[in-house]
Amino acid sequence: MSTIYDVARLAGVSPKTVSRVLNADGPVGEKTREAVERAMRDLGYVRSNAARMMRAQKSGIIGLITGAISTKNQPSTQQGLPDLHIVQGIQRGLEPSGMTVMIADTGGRQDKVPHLIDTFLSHRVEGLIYVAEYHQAVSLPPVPEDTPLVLANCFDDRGTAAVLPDDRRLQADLVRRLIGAGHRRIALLSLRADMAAGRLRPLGYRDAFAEAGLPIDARLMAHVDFDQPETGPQLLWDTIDRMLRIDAPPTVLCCGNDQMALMVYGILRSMGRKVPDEIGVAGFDNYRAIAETLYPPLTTVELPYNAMGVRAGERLLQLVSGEGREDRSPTLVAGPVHWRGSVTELRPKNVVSLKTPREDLQ
Amino acid sequence: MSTIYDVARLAGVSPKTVSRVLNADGPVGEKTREAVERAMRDLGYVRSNAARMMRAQKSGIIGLITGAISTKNQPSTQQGLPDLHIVQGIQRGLEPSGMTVMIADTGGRQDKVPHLIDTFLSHRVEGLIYVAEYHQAVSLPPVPEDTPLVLANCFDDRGTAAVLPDDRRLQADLVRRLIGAGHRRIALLSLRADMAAGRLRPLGYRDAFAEAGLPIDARLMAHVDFDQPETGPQLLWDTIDRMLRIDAPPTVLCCGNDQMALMVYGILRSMGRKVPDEIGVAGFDNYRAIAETLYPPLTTVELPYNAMGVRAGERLLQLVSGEGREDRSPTLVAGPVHWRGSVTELRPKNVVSLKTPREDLQ
DNA sequence: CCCACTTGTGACATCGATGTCATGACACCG
DNA sequence: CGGTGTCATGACATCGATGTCACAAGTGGG
Repeated sequence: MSTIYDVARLAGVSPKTVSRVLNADGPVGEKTREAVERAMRDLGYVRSNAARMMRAQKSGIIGLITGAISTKNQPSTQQGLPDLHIVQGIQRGLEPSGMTVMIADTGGRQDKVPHLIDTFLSHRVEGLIYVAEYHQAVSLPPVPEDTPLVLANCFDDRGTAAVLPDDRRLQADLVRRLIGAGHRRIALLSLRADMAAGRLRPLGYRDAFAEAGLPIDARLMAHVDFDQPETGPQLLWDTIDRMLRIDAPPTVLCCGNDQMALMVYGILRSMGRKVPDEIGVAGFDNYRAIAETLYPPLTTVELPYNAMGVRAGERLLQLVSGEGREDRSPTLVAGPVHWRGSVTELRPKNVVSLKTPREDLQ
Repeated sequence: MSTIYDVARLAGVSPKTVSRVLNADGPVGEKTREAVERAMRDLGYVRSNAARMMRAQKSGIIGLITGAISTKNQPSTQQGLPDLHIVQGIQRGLEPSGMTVMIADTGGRQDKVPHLIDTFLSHRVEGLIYVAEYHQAVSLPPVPEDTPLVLANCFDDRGTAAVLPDDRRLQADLVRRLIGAGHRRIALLSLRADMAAGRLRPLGYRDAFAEAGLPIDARLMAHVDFDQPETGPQLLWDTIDRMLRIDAPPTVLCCGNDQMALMVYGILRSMGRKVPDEIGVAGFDNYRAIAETLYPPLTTVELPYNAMGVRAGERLLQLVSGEGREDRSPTLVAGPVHWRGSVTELRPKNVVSLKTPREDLQ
């Protein structure tokens, strides 16, 4: 591959002049510029980033570590592709800065992370982002102080900058909307309690009920480890079956995510219950491949992975520029409720109660 | 960030000696080595890749261009995540070489590809891989001869090395298995004919029928543009409805992909037809989030994206090392049939006919 | 005891782009 | 016409790691 020296020789000028043409530095004569440009074209010259970085002491590279790409094969609690959307968002958030994003994949093995960080450091990245596949606590090896780090979809106990989904508020928004539609007996089929989402969302559920002044029935709340290949479906069936036998059975099942909702559709069908006429189903994530394809389409709340990515990118840029280094609070992000055919409106949509929830008390 | 010069000064040796410790080049005295290693630890030294590359004239980087990360938002014909699995496979295929994989995303805009290629070239990548989101023809801007390029899930008319799914054979394998299970009236709901998969798979279907010596009924073959948000579901309904009214209606519906199968499940349910007892359904892709979660689980054929990635990585390594540069034929990859509950065995599984298809003729 | 050899180490040049400083050719002002 | 700028260009040093060569000290064989 050719260098500025080759270009310079062909154009009959000095390397420095070529550099000036490349960077629009100092002044260059019209004819000289043309000669240089022609030489560059003829040689197919492409500037070497290595040499450039070395001089400039700036790489213009942001390192992104994720398991997004590898982990999609094992059945996992979130078989969606949240981290992928986060990565996409990060790219969008970083785009205006002109930084190149280098993505490294853990290959699903957490123990590769230190090595990946080292690789990135050896490329002198100007910042690092770590993306987790679901909302969780993590513990990364230490990173040099002068290389800013942002955690996306995860947090640690060292106060590292983090961008997180506002699970609590999202669940509250969804339940509030269900209450607004006239539902009172709302079942919550949560994810495992050892997951952040499994703990935070029930809180949001309670928030919405408290706000509406409605009582909570603990029999309608359960954690279901639904994606265990053997026991999962059975467990889900039993849980739903139990809830439906209660004297005042639920009119809606709120699922821990859209994939659970897909499974619930199958179970309800086997039970002979019609969705949404006999019972409503709501999801979580707005995993469109499922939510929009199901019949009836799934009411769900959007976990705004994309927006989270954008925020993470922006926050990193801030840190790189030296701002906000002392801000240790996580950035919380929420998304809209998507109201589709899987839940009936027990009362007309535009009732006043939507705006003043207290009205629902009667 | 510190350099070998800093390390050398702290350890009281020359930079060259530090380099020797780093690379296990020439001999280094025991005590000297220890002093250097301690100095490196104390300074948190990380070797600069830029400087190293410059000297070595080798980057150890493979550039990967894909839309995998950005395009997952728009509803697309393949809402699965094929390209992602390909990327994952590529990483696995390249792992043994120790190359660093740099992933760049087109952001869904094809016009960004030339710029991405330039960025990669400026990083002096040793090879490039382009991954398309579905089997298709592409036309990339020219790449310098000394930088090998491999196309994954796509091909061009310049004879660039390519790795492709063997759609024809996969469809044939699936249909052969269905015939083996005793099915004779097999409907094929193909993808759009302007897609490679939409053209190749019907050929495979015909192959299997021809092999078994069975006649083809053109009324059972259709292309369905099922994922148009408005017209798609209706079109699919009408097509199925028409086929079911034929004098000898199909006993299995072969869908263009697993997502279409998901939609077909909903349609058959609405029509009051039970799967698999009254009619079977088969998919394509083995998109596990759907195939394994559906009830009954979906019989489908695996489009081995992961394996394609591995092959693409391996083929690139070959080209990088200078071998096989004249081989212009595409590498075809196929995967297994996954037999699940969505299709009944009309006859016992182990009949001789499976091994000698001709026996089926009666 | 000397020479050939190994071991351990450092001086210096090099990779390609670019920042700093110097130089020559004009132009313009008083 | 001399002095002060501006324009266009080049020589040279620099970034950090490493290849080449040199060199001193020790080692062993004849």
